[in-house]
Amino acid sequence: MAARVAPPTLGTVMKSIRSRNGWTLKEMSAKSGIPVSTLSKVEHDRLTLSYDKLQQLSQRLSIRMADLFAEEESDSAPRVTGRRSVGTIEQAVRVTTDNYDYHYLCTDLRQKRMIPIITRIRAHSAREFGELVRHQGEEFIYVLEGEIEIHTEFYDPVALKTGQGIYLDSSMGHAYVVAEGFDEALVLGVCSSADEGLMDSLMSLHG
Amino acid sequence: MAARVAPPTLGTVMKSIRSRNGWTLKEMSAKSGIPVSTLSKVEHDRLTLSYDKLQQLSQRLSIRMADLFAEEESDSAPRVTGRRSVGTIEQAVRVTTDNYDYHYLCTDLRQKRMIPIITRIRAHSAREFGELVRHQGEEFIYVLEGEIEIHTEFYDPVALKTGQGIYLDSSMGHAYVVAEGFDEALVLGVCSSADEGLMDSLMSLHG
DNA sequence: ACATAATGATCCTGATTAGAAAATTGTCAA
DNA sequence: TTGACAATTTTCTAATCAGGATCATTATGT
Repeated sequence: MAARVAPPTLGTVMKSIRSRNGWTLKEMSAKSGIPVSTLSKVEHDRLTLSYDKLQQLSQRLSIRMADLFAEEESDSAPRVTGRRSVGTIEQAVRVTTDNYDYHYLCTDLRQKRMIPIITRIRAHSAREFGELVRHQGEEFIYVLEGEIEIHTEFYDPVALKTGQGIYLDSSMGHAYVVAEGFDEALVLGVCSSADEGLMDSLMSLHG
Repeated sequence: MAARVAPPTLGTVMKSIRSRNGWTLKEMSAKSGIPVSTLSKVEHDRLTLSYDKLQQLSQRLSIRMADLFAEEESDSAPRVTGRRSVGTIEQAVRVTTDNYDYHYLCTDLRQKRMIPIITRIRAHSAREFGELVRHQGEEFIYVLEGEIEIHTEFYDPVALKTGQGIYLDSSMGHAYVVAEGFDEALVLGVCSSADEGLMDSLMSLHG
């Protein structure tokens, strides 16, 4: 009956952590202080780890304990299994603010963990932009057209050309403005929505 | 005097859990399926437990993993507030499979809620692609170059031109292939990483 | 051909697990 | 107080496994 997904082993989890970070066994070994041979054996489920090694791993790699045990979230997971939604800018939900033109994609799909938004940027300077924006979660921005400058609370401004992206904690104040020499810029953004009600907060925040 | 926060051992934690519930070793043994003698030794720090036993304990006693490792709770929120990572395809971590060339962006940033990946698609048909891919979480795909066809488990194939996107539950079998008339296609994908164990499944599935 | 990465095969020391036996503790009646 | 007596806990013993080192092998990329 229930779709019992393969019970994730420690090896599976470890391997995914490693490849997600693009580490080789050697690198992971150096970071964690656990020999390559042991890591290899763990990833192949020929070995598991005991308390002290798990703790060591958690600390040295900055991994939460709960992440090493892929315990199923149980609740907090709606677990619908077959949703799909095509999104085009033409049929997007459009929201206009002083600095941005938002085009929310796939709005017919509710309860998404991520919110894809195509945004046209108009502001040309931090001054023109005004107050930095901040909200819950994280966001990834990818430049589709033009060139932009990212202003944040804790870093110097950084420029992004077409084809480049940036990932940041949305709780850090941030502002995207068009770079010099460009009239406008178009970016694709994806916001994590883990904490709910953000579609609304986003809209009201910038609204 | 220094802030000596007693380094709680597994034994300490276990003992406190047991006495808090007023269990005897025998009762705890019955509930957990771990012999009395072992529990005794653990409580006296003459022994620790390994992965499987810890998991067993966590499940049978309904204890959260984080509670067994007395790691400072800080309310499940590591909440770093000012992370930022610029990602370009040149400095991306590259992973090649039969059907895709993955370019993982921003891999220097760990513990992300989302994983941005630029992917070059090579397969030209579902047949050529092989088994549909499925993994935990959700994903959003945006076509940067070329045109693609999305094959899924529960829907008819759908075509996506440059500039269009699709959002889907990754647990539903899916495959992206290059549309007729195109040699290759480039897409930007973002995977929710809430549950993890996905990069690996992606890689091993195609690997 | 060369370097890097991943895996496998040994081998070895020490730690873990579990079952049975010993020691401890507590309770109650004479 | 003392002697059963049972419940609880600790120690003992043996088999298994974790954890590390080293060498050989196979890909993969330069």
